[in-house]
Amino acid sequence: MVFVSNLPEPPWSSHVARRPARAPLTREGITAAALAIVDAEGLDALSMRRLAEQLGCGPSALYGHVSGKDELLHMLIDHVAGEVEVPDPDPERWQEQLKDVMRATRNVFVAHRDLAGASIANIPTGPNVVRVVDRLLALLLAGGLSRQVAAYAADLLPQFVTASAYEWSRFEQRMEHEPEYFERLHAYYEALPADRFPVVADLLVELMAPDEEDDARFEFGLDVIVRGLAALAEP
Amino acid sequence: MVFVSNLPEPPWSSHVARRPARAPLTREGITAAALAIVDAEGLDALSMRRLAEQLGCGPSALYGHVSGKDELLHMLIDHVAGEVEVPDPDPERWQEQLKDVMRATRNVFVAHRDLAGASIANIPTGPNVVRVVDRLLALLLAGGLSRQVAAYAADLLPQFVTASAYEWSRFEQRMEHEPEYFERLHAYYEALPADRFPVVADLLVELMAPDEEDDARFEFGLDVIVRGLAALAEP
DNA sequence: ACCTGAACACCGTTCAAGT
DNA sequence: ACCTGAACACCGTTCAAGT
Repeated sequence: MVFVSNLPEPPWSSHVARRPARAPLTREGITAAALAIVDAEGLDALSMRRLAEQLGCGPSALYGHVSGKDELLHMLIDHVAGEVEVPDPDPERWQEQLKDVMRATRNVFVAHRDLAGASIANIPTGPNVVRVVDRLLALLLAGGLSRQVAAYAADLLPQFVTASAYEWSRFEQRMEHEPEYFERLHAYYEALPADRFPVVADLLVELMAPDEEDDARFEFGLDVIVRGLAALAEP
Repeated sequence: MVFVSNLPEPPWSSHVARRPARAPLTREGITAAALAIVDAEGLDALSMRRLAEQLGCGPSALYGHVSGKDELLHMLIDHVAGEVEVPDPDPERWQEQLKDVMRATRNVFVAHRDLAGASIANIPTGPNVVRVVDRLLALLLAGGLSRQVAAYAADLLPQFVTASAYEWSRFEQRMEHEPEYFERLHAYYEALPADRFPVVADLLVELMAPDEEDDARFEFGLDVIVRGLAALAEP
């Protein structure tokens, strides 16, 4: 099959009727290519023009399948939301289940670099995202939370994962292309005048505690929020 | 004084030595002009070129005073952090004090449109921001939190305010230039198939509960986080 | 129906040159 | 020392025209 392209043009082939050998654009193909760019280079590298280049078409061709960059980002978020699994609620251990869902969501986000940035301050509307919210609400109700508390928590929890995943990935990205960033930051805080910022100076070690692979700050926030929700669940 | 500019050129004045009548650029002036743009039109409207236009200079002139757009945004964040007041800690009522600081920070952010977006995923370094962190840490220690818990909380709390303020301002901005946005969102959620998303369908009213001026979702998250922290404060 | 080409109105940043 | 002019390498989006 590969050799065919090296043959001379058959005399009956019309030059006029030739179309590009590339497969026609689809929303799925566009989503996959966009995600590949984000995975390889991060959210900032994703532009309509770069995406078109990757797909071998002109930038304007994309607008036949996607209304604009906003919609493209929504499609990416919904696509990766499909990777998040939410278990059937078990009222006995809803807190651990809740934490596991949050961890799973965080891991899906950080697996796609700083994609979480596209999810900040965007109200979820895609089917996969709504599916996750639905299962999350079921879990919260199983935990004994009131209807309104569960509804508010379904905003707070995704806000927390999204912000945490975004911060983590941004820090990772910074360290990638400037490995001495953490050291510079540490040196800056160490050089702060202790008379003007006494508590910062006193807690320097604790403030600079490095996040390990499991993200201690994320686990802390998760613990605080779940404890707070549990306090509201008690009758 | 004003009439002087209407006089003919004095014969001894050199055309060569004339400089533009505009005041020379300063970091303070640049910060003020940038903030004015954000206040008037939002963070997306702030560009180095637009800012230069506002100041009556070429874009490249800015780079003599500011290393780039990143630093400019840091300067804006630190500038508004100066508007946040943090009281001296009173161990008896540290939880209410903490909430008040968070509310004050939120209000400062939303007073400057979606400026909070510039604070997301950026580690604080400016003097005013560090000052707020210092006072915040003092408050948390006064509440009986351990050193490491206080340090983690000093990350979690600003993350929460920033994300909340950003979401609020973005929603407000969307409603501003598309007043039917909330209705469209409501209609979308109402049209979701109840068999696929049973809990979302069941909690539709609670999920769509509108945020009033005081931002009920923010108050909820604040309550959850402070309860969680208080649970960790107990010995 | 789907795509191309070209254009419009923007970006952040650099750098030689001017005063 | 401070700023201008011009350029470089990009953006998102539109729209007439082509096949």
